[in-house]
Amino acid sequence: MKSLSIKDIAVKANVSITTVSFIINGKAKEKSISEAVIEKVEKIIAESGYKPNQIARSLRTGNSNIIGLIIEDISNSFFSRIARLIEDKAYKRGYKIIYSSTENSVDKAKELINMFKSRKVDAYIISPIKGIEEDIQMLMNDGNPVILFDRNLPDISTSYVGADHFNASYQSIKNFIDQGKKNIALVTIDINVAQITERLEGYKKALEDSGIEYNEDLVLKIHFNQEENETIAQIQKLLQHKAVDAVLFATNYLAISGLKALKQIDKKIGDDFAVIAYDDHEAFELHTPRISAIQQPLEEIAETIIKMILNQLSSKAKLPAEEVIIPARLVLRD
Amino acid sequence: MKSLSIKDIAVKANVSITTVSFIINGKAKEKSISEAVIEKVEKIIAESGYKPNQIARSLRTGNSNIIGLIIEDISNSFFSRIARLIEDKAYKRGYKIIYSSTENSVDKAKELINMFKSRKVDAYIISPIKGIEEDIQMLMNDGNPVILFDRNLPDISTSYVGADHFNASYQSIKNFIDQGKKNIALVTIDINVAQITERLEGYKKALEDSGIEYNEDLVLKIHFNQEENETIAQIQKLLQHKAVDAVLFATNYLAISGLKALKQIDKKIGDDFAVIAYDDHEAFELHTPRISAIQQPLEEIAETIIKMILNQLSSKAKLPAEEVIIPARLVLRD
DNA sequence: CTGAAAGCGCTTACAG
DNA sequence: CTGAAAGCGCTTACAG
Repeated sequence: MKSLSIKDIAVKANVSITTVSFIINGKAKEKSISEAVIEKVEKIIAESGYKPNQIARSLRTGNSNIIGLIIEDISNSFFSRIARLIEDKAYKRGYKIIYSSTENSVDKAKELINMFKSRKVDAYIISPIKGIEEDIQMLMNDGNPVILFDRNLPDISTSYVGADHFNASYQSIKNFIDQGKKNIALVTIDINVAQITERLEGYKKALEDSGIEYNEDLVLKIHFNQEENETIAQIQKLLQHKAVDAVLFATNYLAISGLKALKQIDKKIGDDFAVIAYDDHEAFELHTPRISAIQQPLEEIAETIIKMILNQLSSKAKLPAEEVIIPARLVLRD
Repeated sequence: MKSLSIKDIAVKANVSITTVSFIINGKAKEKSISEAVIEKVEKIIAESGYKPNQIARSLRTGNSNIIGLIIEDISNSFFSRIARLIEDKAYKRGYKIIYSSTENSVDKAKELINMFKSRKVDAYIISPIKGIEEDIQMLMNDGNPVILFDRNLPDISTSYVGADHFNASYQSIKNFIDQGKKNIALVTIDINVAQITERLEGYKKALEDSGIEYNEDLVLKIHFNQEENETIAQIQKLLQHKAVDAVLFATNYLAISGLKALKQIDKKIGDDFAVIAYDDHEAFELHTPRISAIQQPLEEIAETIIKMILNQLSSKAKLPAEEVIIPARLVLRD
């Protein structure tokens, strides 16, 4: 079944499509269409249930009112929660979101960028990976608003919104030290991206500032894509071997593996052994004992991203890149 | 900066845009374009990085290669995991996903359907709510493929994919009974949708088949939108008052509230008190003791949805509605 | 106060 | 073997 076009409405109302278009786009007053005509046309539109074809509109105007969201994995709760907030805020401003997951693949990420490009999305929100700098630069050269989040790419100058990973990590370690911990371990992953390396830097700096020597044996770098069982085994080895009295897990899934590891070797969290997880998780509140965690301010991150996008969208001139670093919050439990 | 159009390529190659179009769309052979021309054009396309404008293509052909996904809330892990799987499978077949969350609002759901309609999405995947039957019926009348999942709408005849909630619930209660439980409670929500009421029906039937009388006092219907604290308090009241020796939680977030409730009143899960949660959650594996759960086969659900969509998309004729009910799995822990 | 016409970037039936 | 032209459904500069 064919849907109605602006022409059908024009014929029914006995006016030109120009007039209908003006009315649909709220330019009736400005174009001084008579009240009578406006009413007649609006009535017909309402009765017929006519909806303008956005595809045609996009082709003509050059914008789609769609924002492309490129993330690592929508099923990761950090991203799905951000996606939800972004969707919500964008929706209120008349924008829709089209998303895709990169699965940490450079090829897929490049493909997605091309795909979004050919779909003429109005703006890009990207949680990037190394290796797509050139593609992003091209996007910006073409005048597209681009906001990176979660992870930054140091080699290009892009607008960026993210949490202050360095400080959050620093504060967590400081907290351990203030509790009198001496052998503080870090369990992290072996990928070389800023949001992860900053957590290591914060760890190192906090130790240094307290006069504790950095001990490489206390830092476990888990291989990014390995089986969870392997991860659990490595964590157990770390915790059994040493007089470790505190651990910072650099991601929430590492913390979850870590908690499983502890359970298996029956090592208890308590006065003589403390744990903090980077990025909160529902399981932490429920765990016995409850697990302390660093919370990224998702709401604020999403709001900042959307604000920057809208700013760039509404200014004809190209805005300079802007970096917003938002403090993360250490939530101590039990 | 303007991006290249098919015309630019045609001019550069010194051929007509018709020829370029045929080559782009793999119809060169069929239209018997000479090898020399094909090579020349392909070279120019590759060098220039030209990507066809999908908007123009959509306007012309009437399809967008976009599938609209309408769900309750992308940040709910059940939906985000399904979304991930659907995205993946759709992507491999050349389709993109555009999603939006309804937040259980009828108005928003209707708005989303209209929005997707005006964007000319090729197909709809919807986790519906009551009150949008008419809108969905119209979609189908217009010849759009529509697949409902998770929840069905009994009043219209639509293709549907979902887990066998009745049986999963039935098996869980049977399992309690086989363990010798006598006072089995059900904590559910008060919304009147099939996927929830079926869980209650399964509960009732299992009791009946075992000759246990149904006791209304053991069924707690939580108000859908209330504060979690209120929920926790109600669960505590249920569990303190009665000789309850087993509980089935009808959703995973109810189970999480329930576990918090138990923790506060220090009621232990063990030989004399058993718990099962509907829909698994990472926290359950980690909990002490580990919590048994019903797992919906997400992979299978996603795969079935995509298969049905592609079937409908590739058949010119309207296919009859098809319902696929997939067994859920009870995972017993500890 | 209103309309005829060009054009956005494609695809495709038709013609040669 | 290849191209001119119509048309998808809009918006908007221009004209009256």
